[in-house]
Amino acid sequence: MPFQTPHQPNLRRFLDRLLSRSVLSDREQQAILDLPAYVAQVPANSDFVRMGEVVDHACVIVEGIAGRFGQNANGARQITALHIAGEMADLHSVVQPKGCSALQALSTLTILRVPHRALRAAAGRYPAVAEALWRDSSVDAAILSQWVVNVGRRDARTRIAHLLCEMATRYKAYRNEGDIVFEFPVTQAHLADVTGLTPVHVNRTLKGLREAGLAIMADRMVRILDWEELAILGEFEPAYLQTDIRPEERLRIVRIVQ
Amino acid sequence: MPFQTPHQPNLRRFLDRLLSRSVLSDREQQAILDLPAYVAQVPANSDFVRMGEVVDHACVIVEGIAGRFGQNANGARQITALHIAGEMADLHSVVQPKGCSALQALSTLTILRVPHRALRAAAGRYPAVAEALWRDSSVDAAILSQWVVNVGRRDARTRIAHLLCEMATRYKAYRNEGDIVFEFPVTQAHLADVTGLTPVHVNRTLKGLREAGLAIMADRMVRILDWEELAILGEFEPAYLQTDIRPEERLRIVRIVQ
DNA sequence: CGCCTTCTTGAAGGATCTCAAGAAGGGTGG
DNA sequence: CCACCCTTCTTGAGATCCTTCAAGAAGGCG
Repeated sequence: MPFQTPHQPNLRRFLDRLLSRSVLSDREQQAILDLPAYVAQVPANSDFVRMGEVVDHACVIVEGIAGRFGQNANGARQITALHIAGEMADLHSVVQPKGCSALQALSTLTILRVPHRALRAAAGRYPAVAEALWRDSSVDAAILSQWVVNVGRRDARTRIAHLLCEMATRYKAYRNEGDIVFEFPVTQAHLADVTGLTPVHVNRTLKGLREAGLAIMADRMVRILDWEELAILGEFEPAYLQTDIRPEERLRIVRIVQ
Repeated sequence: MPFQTPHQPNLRRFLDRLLSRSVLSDREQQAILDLPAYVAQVPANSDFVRMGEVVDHACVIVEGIAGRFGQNANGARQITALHIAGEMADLHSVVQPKGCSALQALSTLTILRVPHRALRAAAGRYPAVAEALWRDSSVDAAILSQWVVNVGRRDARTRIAHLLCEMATRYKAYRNEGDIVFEFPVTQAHLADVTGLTPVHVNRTLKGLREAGLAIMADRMVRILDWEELAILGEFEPAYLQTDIRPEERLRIVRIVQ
């Protein structure tokens, strides 16, 4: 049963994400932290937002990983976005509540459901909050744009290398015994749905990366053995992710009214 | 030489586009129409926004068609968005002025450069304007999302059929002697860059569609002979484009203050 | 222990690519 | 007005990356 509590610790992570790119006043920050939110658990492989459904809340991922699914007429699935802890998986639903794709838990998932009404009230009251949300959703769009290039113009090896570099960056993966390691609880079949390949070919490609000493994916973990080489192979240039924005580069359009 | 004039007629089209999905008061509408704008002509095949450039204005397409380009390491190009008359090609630059892709004229282009400062002032003063802009840019993202599915999970025929249906819908193509006709001034090589195929294969695929009596692309025009069949083949479901939103379904989050 | 999901590998087939060359069309300068 | 060039379109033939089909191995969970 969902329950309502003060969720600052979980919303804090979402707020930090916004603050990494946008400037918000104390009041505006508090408005985010004060959003009502209902915790929910979602078992792996089950939809928590259905296709075509009109939703009245947005979902912050607290733990686990979620995928946005499109589909072709044969039932072949394509994942059009991955969302990890701290991200709001359907931020655009705030301005466009009727979705045309489904959200599914790829691993066991903990989410925070935040009512649109509250988000909209915060965005309406504080234009800078609206701006920060828009900015955040434009990063999602930039990722999507990269994925089009990835799927459209890169071969299997490069595609997967690019994805691993992207996810390492998004997860802020740390160095461990010289390697870059992060938890990535998806199956090879999921990877296939992200990269537009077949699970069989993903398997062979991962084998290739492993044998080349570049990266290993096993036990729900990715271990990148040679970041330099993998990034070159994957043609990875992280600017689009807008991580590492220095404080003075963070943006704010709206005049500050404290 | 660019010059500054009252550009209401050109901005009117952009405003109409916003109004097809969002509700704006008279004042807010006027704020859009009053935006300063500099007309510019761009010759075909030349960039008007370069990759990595920090821009201080956004571009409304007045006439012609523009493409957003990504690239892989071999120099193979991938178009990640097409923008047609009435659209703002780099709306997201308002919140994210440093782009990671280039905008190029695919045909001779007339654009309106709208300074960010003015757009931001309008968005800051009228939250509903910010909301409408965000909503519009979320349609761009929805298109991008469809393109990932297109390129990732559909074969060449289906990809091109889908694209033709999408563009017909975006252009609001009309029936003419039983066919659906619209001007689409791009080359087969451009189509290849959109669909992640080679120009040679695009050529063969168009031939297939022509011989099947579904669609003809020639002389910078597309003629769809059998919309029903093409839409089925292309797995086209237009909801994501958010055209044909009935007036009572148009959205507004922010309270109206006239 | 047994089942189910996930991973792994082999072999054959096919969609798309690459390379190549010619045809068609539009613009420009002599 | 014609010749020429350049872009775009068209078609053929062989190569290749990825898919499909199939089956077994490995691992987690009741």
